[in-house]
Amino acid sequence: MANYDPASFEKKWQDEWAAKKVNAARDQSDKQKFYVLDMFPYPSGAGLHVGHPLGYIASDIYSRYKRLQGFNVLHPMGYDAFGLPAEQYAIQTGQHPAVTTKENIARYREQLDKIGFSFDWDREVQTCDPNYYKWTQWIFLQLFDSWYNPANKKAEAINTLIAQLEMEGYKGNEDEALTGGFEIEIPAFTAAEWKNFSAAKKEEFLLNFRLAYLSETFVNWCPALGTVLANEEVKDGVSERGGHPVERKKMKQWSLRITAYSERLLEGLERIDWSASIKETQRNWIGKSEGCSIEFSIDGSQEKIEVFTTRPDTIFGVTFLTLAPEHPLVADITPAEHRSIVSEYVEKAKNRTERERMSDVKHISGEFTGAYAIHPFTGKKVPIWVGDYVLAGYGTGAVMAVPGHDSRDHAFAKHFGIEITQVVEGNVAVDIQEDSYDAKEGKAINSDFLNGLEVKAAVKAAIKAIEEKGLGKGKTNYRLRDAIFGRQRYWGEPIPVEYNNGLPYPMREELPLVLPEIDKFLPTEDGDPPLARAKDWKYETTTMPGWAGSSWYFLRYMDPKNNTSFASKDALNYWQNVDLYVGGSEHATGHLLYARFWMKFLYDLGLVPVDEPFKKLINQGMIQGYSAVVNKVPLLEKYTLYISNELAAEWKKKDEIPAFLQAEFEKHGVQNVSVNHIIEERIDINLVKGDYELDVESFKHSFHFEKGGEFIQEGKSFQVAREVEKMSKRWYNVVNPDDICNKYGADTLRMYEMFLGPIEMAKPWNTNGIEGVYRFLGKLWKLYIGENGESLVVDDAATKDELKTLHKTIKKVKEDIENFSFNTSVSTFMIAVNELGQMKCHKREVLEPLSVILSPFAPHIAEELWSKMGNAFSVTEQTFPTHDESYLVENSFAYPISINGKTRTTIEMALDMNPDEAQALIMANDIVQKWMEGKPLKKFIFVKGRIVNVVV
RNA sequence: GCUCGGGUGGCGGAACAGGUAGACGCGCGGGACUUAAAAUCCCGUUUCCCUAAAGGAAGUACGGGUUCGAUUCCCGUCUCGAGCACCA
Repeated sequence: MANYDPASFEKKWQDEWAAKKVNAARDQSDKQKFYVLDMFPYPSGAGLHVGHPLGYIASDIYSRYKRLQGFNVLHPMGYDAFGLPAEQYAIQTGQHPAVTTKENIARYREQLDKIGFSFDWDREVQTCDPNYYKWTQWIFLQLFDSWYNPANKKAEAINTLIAQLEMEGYKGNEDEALTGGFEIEIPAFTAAEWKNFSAAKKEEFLLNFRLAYLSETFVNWCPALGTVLANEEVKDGVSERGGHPVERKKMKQWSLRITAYSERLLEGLERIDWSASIKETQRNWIGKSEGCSIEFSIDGSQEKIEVFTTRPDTIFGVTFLTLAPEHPLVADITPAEHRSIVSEYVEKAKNRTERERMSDVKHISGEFTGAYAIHPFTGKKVPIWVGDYVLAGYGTGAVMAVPGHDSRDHAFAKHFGIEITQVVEGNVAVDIQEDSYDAKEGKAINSDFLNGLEVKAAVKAAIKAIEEKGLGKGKTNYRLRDAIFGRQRYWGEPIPVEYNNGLPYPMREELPLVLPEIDKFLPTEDGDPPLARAKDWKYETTTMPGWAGSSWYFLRYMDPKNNTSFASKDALNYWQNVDLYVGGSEHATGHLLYARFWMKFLYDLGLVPVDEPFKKLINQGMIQGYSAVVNKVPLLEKYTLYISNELAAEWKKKDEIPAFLQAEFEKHGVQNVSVNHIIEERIDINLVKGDYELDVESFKHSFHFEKGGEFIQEGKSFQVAREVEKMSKRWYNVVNPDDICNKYGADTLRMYEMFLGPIEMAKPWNTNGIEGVYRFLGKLWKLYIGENGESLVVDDAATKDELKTLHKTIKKVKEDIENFSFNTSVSTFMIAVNELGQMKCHKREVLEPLSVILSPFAPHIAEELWSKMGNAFSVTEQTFPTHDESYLVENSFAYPISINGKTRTTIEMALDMNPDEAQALIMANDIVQKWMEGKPLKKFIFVKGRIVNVVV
């Protein structure tokens, strides 16, 4: 066992750490706390691939570093265990999702253990565990029992709303003290009337305010998956998972009133250290726009049309109004002679699926209603149109069209020949008839009292005038919609609610409401969700969505076994929130938004001490697969021809069969083939040698190979193409971390994943450099251990150079960890080992601290060497050394000397030399003299410790 | 279309704060050890010119600018990626 052999000790130390609980966080501690969290995984049947641990390794390094710095570190792991895949599998096989989930978790655990993570497994949580989801249900009931009080800008018990209603009644939509400006279609009533309402009627009213509420809403219904989907689970009109079509359907649904928190979710972003891009994504998703509402009266009608606009300054540019086809007033205002054509259009537009409407943006359609509105300032008649470019669900479903300054209105006006007027003038002259001028810069023109005002001032002046005339008022709109909180599925948290006359009430029994056993994991014959199959089930039959359990799990880790509350006050006050959260950016508008929402809600109720769950967020980039692709031409009733990539690529590029290939085709009697006959087949990446060479023999024995197939290649080897794409079983490009651990050991895997590049960058998995990391660990080993396994470490005093190497390494590694620049710290270790190897350094004074600073990255080898030096367990419990600047001070520096900005030579000079002395020395130099070519010195630039520039 | 990031050798990527561009690793070339191979070690490796060596020129997507000096700052163009997208 002389050479580095990770297999001989990695398991030993993993067991030792687990047995001695070196990773356990302390509940009580005088130490400062530090909470490092990974986004917990959904345990899929495929197991972990090398992409998953990327973030875990980074957070593990940070956790171990913080422990060495003397912090009490909480670094837990668990499983987001409810979810669709286990259930789909259950439907196909009859296997209970709890069983597959358990198996998958066991597999994940085994894989995670192999990599040597310092998780505190005593705190593991699984969202499908009744002891856990009891509290998910409990939080849901708190949401049900609360409303958002706009006056106090926070959630409160619903009783405070009831108290207000008993005192003052409800003033209808205008009652912003209660509604906060949200539209609720319930007429006003007095306090006395409220008191006389039946219990059911009161309950029905309160549902409009509860933060968890039941309502009839349009949902994204996915027939193929048999469930509704959240907005962020729908991309381009199809489901994100599986790509099934999604329809708009009206259903009774549980929702959470996240919209009440729009403003606070936006504001909170200012106080957290997340990447700019995630913050931007959340801001877009919340979609705040400030503007105002304006009422237009209709010529010859009592009805009024309310529009929302962010550009009230362009009010004088309004030349028509457009209503969404779904707008309730369309039918009322359309005069008889236009009715048939308008209603025909409306029907057609309504029946277009969401998908068509979204993907077919270029096609302009609309219809004139025949009705006119009155311009509130000019009194002119403006035509009212219907158009499907206006969305029913945003604002009021009606727009005041300003074709001069809104490109969509412009396109519509141009298409139908409606008048276009310019009311804002920018710096550049534009032909407003050709293109709209959308920029929010310039001065108002043709706009009566607004003339001459800059856009910003004009907006303010317009809102003021509109409010004074009683036409409308300043208003803020958000794009964010309430979150639908129910799935027509089995494998999720039951919603602890029972019904009385169709109205929901919290269940009376004690939580948890345990998921019942059912005979089949399918909807009933009546189309009810699977839970309706359960015996004597009197509760809600939908279950909670996947994100329920993940919206608060980070709190449970603080006190995972508590039976009397979701976490104790002491634990919550000590741990507060997550200091460092590491995970993928794909959760930007889902989990990361919902978790913030729940945290703010719990904060409002005084249940947690802070209102943001994750102080700092690092997004690890995806590790992509490096798929191997063979080109083949299947010949009907004949064999398949495999074509080496250099030929196929040329063929595809020129759309012309390369001469060599043509000759081969003739040999095989192949005629009439075109580029379109080439099929690109993904094959197992293990069948490729190096980057591009197909291992033909192995390939012939694999299931990919079609019998009788022949290979055509021009060069020595048969080439495949490579494609960078998602790592996935279906592309045969998955690399399993176990295989890497078995071959090179966990430490090599850990360091190699970090060495690949900056943590947040996406990159394809490529093992090309892994040998280098393995060799580095081998060289490190040799500093400590001799050929016969004996320790080489000696107690002699280290030399100045050795100490310099050590201390600059400590300094750089510390800086790099704190900047999450793990790739450069791996380089730094390599440089240190190279230098110490050159110096043949075996000094304890150097090697002991080196093993400590390496231990966050490569804990197994660090522990092994630590122990081989005769030290007591454990390296993980040491203190991260501080570097001593005095070892790093230089007293001279090889100054690069530039002449006119080009480096010509270097001259070694003392660092304390002053510019005048330096100048004298430099000007005397032969090379400098040569380059000056006798020209006079114009300027002499001397930057201490950096550079000298001689200008002639 | 809008917003935000990127573009550096054959490859992954370094370069703190405007100061020696290409650290570290891979790959490749050469050498040592070995009967041989593996492993290990040493030397070289941006491109071009010249070359025994020395030396020189160009060079961080492209074109301009600021500066004694620009991968870094500013303006314009191209391009790749991500997010948003009839959101009024």
